Amino acid sequence: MYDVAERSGVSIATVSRVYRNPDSVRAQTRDRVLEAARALGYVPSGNARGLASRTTGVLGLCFPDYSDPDAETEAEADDTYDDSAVMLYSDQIIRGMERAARRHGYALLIAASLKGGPESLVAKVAGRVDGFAVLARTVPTEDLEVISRRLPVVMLAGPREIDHLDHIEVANSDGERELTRHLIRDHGLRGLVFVGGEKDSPDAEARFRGFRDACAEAGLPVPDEPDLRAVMMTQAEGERAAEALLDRADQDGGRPQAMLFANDQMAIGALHALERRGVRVPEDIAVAGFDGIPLSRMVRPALTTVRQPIRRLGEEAVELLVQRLAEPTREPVSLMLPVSVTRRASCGCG
Amino acid sequence: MYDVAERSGVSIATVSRVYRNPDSVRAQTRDRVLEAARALGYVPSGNARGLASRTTGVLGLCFPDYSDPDAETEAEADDTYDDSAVMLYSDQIIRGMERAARRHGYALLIAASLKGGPESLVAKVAGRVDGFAVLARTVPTEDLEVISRRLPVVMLAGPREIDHLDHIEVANSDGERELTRHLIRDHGLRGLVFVGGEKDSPDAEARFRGFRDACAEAGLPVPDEPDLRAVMMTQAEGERAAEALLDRADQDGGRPQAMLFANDQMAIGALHALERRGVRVPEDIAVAGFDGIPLSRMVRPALTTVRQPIRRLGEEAVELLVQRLAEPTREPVSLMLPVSVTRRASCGCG
DNA sequence: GCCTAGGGTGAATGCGCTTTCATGACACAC
DNA sequence: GTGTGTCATGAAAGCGCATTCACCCTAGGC
Repeated sequence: MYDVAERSGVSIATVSRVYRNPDSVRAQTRDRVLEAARALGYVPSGNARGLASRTTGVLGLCFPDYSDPDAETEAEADDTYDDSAVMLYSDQIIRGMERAARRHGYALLIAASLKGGPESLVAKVAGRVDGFAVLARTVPTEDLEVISRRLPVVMLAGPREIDHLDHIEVANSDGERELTRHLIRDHGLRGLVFVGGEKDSPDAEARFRGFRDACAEAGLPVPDEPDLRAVMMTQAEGERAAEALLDRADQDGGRPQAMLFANDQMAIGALHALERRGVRVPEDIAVAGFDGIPLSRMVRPALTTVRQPIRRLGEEAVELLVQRLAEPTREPVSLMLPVSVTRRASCGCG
Repeated sequence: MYDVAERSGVSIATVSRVYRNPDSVRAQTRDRVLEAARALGYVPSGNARGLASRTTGVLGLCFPDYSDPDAETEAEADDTYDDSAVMLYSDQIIRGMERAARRHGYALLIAASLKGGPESLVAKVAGRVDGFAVLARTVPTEDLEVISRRLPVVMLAGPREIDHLDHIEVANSDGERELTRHLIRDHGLRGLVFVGGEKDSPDAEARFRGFRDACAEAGLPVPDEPDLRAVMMTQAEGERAAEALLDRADQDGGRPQAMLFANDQMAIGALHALERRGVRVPEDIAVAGFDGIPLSRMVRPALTTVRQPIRRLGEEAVELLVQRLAEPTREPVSLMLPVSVTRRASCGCG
């Protein structure tokens, strides 16, 4: 910048103005500066700019690191590669945030939490953005506590761990209840089983609660626990779960009339397993998922599911950040995004 | 930081060392500093750090802004929403880069080029990262010329516009040639038609060249132009293209034996159109795409395609950046990533 | 003729950190 | 006792920019 100033015979203040506020500089001067900048290959330092102006024009996103980055190459080579739900999930959030951020003139800095570093990730992101979003269970609550004192943080999908933070969640419980109601009421199904996730997955648990509520409403037996729990909730686990439930049914004598899964990945796996076993969907058994991932529409039969506005989650996160940036003192906001039951062939609709 | 230093009775230099090089500080001092930092809610400024150390720990990605961010909400609500190829494409690159960047301890800054701003995007990204990747046709060549004098830039997918830059492309032409050969040689198909993209899409053009080469090899008529050109190469365009080709065939009398599309999205659209028209795939006609997107495996019949290592593109980009950061003076590298023909049901295999 | 207003520009300060370089405090060997 | 390292720390000089304030110049009003 000093070089540019010298070459064009102005002061650095003027060079700065050319970039920050072009109209305040005479056109002739401006052109001279711009030309010098080009000749010198001048690239304004975002760091210096950020330091001086105390704002970066960047928003951040921290998401969990479920997948092992080193397993990458292997998976890539495999045609039956199973895109995990988490992966699709963060992709969509990234896209949502990126879009919304762009609309507001922000760039997006993304980083998956590396479990290794002490606070490496958060520190790196937090120090470099005007505000950021955190996926549930990504950053230790105590760190968030500290950071949120300095800049806006919004928590995504999951319980609100810190009261004074903005927070967005999805109506998991409502959605699953609605879906279950549909199966019971509109299709007259009775023997319902639910495949959930681990206990510490807030989403999966909320969905199970919705399932239970609907069962209770309908006067059906109310389970204390999901019939099965999956760990990563992958397609492969869904296949195994479906087979396990079928095996169990063969022993018990009574095959369930509907299998509900805590996410679409598992439900799609189940579809495969059922096809192999010669069990027809939806004639012999209904299947439903949760999430509304693109694949759910492509499989045959198309999967009945609950569409979750994941991308909107990302977009709303940005909106909240932008709003808080504009008005730092306003009350913390907690949004719950609505979901919608998508009825397709796998439950007997469409 | 000054506050932390004061509160813990040390100098700012020591506070800095606690974060940069913890071992060089006595454990007792370190603990005092860390405690003070926690009490004060201290978050190191990435900007200041970057300014002083002349390195950010962030890599960047600029990708094109094909989709209109404001059309978002509408599209989201539509169950038949057509994920465009471009969208999936950039998602995968982002993921690839993110993974690789993480492995090397970098975060990732992403920004789609906003056509509006003068150089807003690039300037924003370029000034904030240690190096970055650019998708073809995203940033004006002249800007790249300037920026690349200051920091490492790698060009992705597309012709190498600037000689001294690192560059990665995908063997589009080889892949399509291989695929076409397969159809001609292994399935004995003859009447082949090709649906391409616009002339200024380097990928689509390269694929068409591969198609032509294979036709020439086999002694078949060699077309000068694709039989049809799509603009955005979406699924909807694929449907229309298939119908147009069918209509044309009805007039000519001779239906083609195989339809090749410049990407999977169009091929999948074609599958739908053919099904509607009662044309059986692959019995009546073979269909093939290009890209190897996840959907290509899910559709029925499963789509024969050329798998493109998009994610690897992102990963390799990061590798190249990291290498150049380590050794700035080394010769520019130009990689061509291999692709592989994936034979599935839509050509008569599997 | 002088005075004023305002647009265009420069000098100087500080943003919060990293990084020499210098200093002090010891421990050890001579 | 003096010399020679070593380790822990402090002082101070930037890093590249935004921004305030003061200044100059010109045009306009009287």
